[in-house]
Amino acid sequence: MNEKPDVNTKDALLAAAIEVFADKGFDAATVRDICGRARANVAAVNYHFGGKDALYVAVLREVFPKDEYDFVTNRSDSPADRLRAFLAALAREIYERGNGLVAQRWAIFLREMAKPSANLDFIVQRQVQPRADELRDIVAAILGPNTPERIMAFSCSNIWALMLDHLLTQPILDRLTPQRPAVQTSMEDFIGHVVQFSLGGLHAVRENP
Amino acid sequence: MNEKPDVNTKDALLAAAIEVFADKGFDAATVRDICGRARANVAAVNYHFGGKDALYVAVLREVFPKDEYDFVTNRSDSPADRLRAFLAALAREIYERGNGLVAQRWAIFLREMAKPSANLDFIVQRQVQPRADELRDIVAAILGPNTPERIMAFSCSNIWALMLDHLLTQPILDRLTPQRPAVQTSMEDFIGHVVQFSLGGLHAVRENP
DNA sequence: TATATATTCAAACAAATGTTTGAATCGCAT
DNA sequence: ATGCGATTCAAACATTTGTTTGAATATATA
Repeated sequence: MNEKPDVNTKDALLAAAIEVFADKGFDAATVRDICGRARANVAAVNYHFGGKDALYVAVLREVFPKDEYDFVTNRSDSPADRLRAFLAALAREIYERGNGLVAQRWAIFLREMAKPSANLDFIVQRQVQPRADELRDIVAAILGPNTPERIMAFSCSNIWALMLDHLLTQPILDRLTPQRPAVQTSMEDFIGHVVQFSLGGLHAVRENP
Repeated sequence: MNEKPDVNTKDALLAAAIEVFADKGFDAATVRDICGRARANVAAVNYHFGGKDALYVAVLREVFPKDEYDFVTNRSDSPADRLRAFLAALAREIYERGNGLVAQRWAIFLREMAKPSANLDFIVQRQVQPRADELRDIVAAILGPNTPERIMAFSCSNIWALMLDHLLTQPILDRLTPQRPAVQTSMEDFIGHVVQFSLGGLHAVRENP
C-alpha cells in the first residue's frame, strides 16, 4: 500500500531540488538536472510530486518550516543591545558560509524577490514576517511610542536594506570595487558598522520632526 | 548599398526590444514577442542584429549611452547639501513615474543585478560608476580625509542600499505592509528621511573609531 | 529600364524542456 | 510461489524558442 513508498527516491529528489532551485532559481532549474543528481528517472518528479511546480512548493515547505523562529533578543535588554543582537544573528544567518540549508533558504528568498512567483506570499510569511516583527519591536523601543507610522516603516525598511545590501548588490560591488574584502571575511566589522550606522540614523530621524 | 537600410524596421525592433527586455528580462523575453511588437518578421532580429544576444547588447548601448552623467552636485556647497541634492536626483531618477527610458534603464539594471550576465560589467561602468564616484566624493567630504577605506566602502554601500531599497524589496514590502503608501506618492518624505538617516549614520560612524 | 543589392517573409529546423505512456521490475501480503 | 499494487525506466510527445533557409519583394544604381 502506501506504507513505505520508497522514501529514498522521493527524499533524494527533494534534496536535489533544494540544491538546484537555490542554485539556479525556478526557471533555470530543469527537472532533468534534478533527477540526474538524485539518480532518478526523468519521470520521477511527476510520479512523486505531480510536476515541477508542485515539487517547488514541496521544496518551499521543506526549506521554510513553520513556527521555527523565536525572538532572538530579550525585551529586558537595552534597545541598542537588542538591535546589535538582532543584526548579528541576521548577518550570521545570511552571510555565514557553509550553513547549508540556511544559506539555501536565503538564496531561494533572494530569487523570489528578484522574480516574484505566486509563492512569494508563503515565503514572506514564513521567513520575513517574524523577523520583521522583532525588528519593528526594537525600532519602536528606540524611536519611542509616538513615532509616526511613516517614520517607523521607513526606518525598519532602511535597516533591512542595510543588512540585505551585500546579498543583493554583491555582483555590483564585485565590479565597482574588486579589491574590497568579502563581507564574510570581516563579519564582526560589518555587523559593528551596520549597528553604528543604524543607531545613528535612528537617532537622527527621532530628533527631527 | 548601405545608405538607407530601412531604418524603420531596425529602429522599431530596438524600441520594442527595450520595452520587452526591461519588462521581462533577457531570458523571459522572446524574439517572437519583440518582432510582434515591432510588426516585423521573426527573422528580422537575426537579419538586423545577428541574434538575440547581439540585440541585447545593442539595447544596452542604446539605454546606457556613454558620457551622459555629470556631477549633479557642486563641490562648493556644504557636504550635507550635496548629499541631499545627490539623493534627491537619484531618487527621482529611480522612482519617478513615467520617465520612460530612465525607468527602463533602472529596470534593466535591476534585472542584471538579480541575474548577472557578461554585460553587467558594461552596465556598472556606464550607469553605476559615475554616480558611485560622486557619492564617494560626498561621503569623503563628510567623514573626513583620514577615514579608513573599509569605513568609506561600507558607508557608500549603505547609502546605495537605502536608495535602492524600495526598488529591490517592493514585492516584499507589498506583502509585509500592504497598507503602506508607495514611495512614489511621498517622494519628498522619502528623500528627506533617507537624507536624515544617512547623515545620522555617517556622523555615528565618524565619531567611533 | 535593367541589374544588383538589400530587405522581408513563411516555413522549417534543431535543441531544450515539462510531461505522458506503457511496459518492466520490485516489494510484499496472501 | 503467486498476484497485485507501487515504483522505475526508456522512449516518445508536445510545446516553446532561437535560428536558418530560400524564395519573393522592394530599393537603389547604372
